[in-house]
Amino acid sequence: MAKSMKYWLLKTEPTSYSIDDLAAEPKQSTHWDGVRNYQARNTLRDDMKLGDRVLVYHSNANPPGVAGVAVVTQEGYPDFTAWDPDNKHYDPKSSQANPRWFMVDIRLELVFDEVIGLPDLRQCKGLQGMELLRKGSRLSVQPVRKKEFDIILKLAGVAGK
DNA sequence: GCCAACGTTGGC
DNA sequence: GCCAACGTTGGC
Repeated sequence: MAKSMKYWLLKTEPTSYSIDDLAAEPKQSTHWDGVRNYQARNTLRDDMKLGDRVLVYHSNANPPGVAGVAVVTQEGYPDFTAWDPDNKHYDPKSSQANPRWFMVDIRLELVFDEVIGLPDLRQCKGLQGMELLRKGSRLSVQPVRKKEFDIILKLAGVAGK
């Protein structure tokens, strides 16, 4: 598995769900619901595999940046919050027979001592090709290169392992 | 299929 | 709160 392990970045607004909320979950695990973008949906449904590592990114935050690391514990399955009329992300066009939106489960692996802020990421030479840093990039589920993942761990002072 | 209008994201 | 960039919708 290690050979094919992939790396991802998931965005969340900490005012609605932060890495501390994830840390407070039973088993420090959650289902990553609410993604309503087709490209991100495809990644959740098709590409994220058991054991893949995930950077948890705080958007619309002060500062915005990478807050920690999680691991995929359940591969893509229908996002049932889309079926709940009371849910903020309800989508009447998604049905159990024909689910439109998907999610994965993740478990917290590591909370960084400090968020690695956007300016620090931008300054870092090895990260200049990152999807996150592309002008106008808004993807909330996106791939990360191993090289980029390793650099960010190093920035967080948790390199090695 | 085009594209204008509208809604959302997310940094600042 | 502003606004640039992007995605979606719907009329035609």
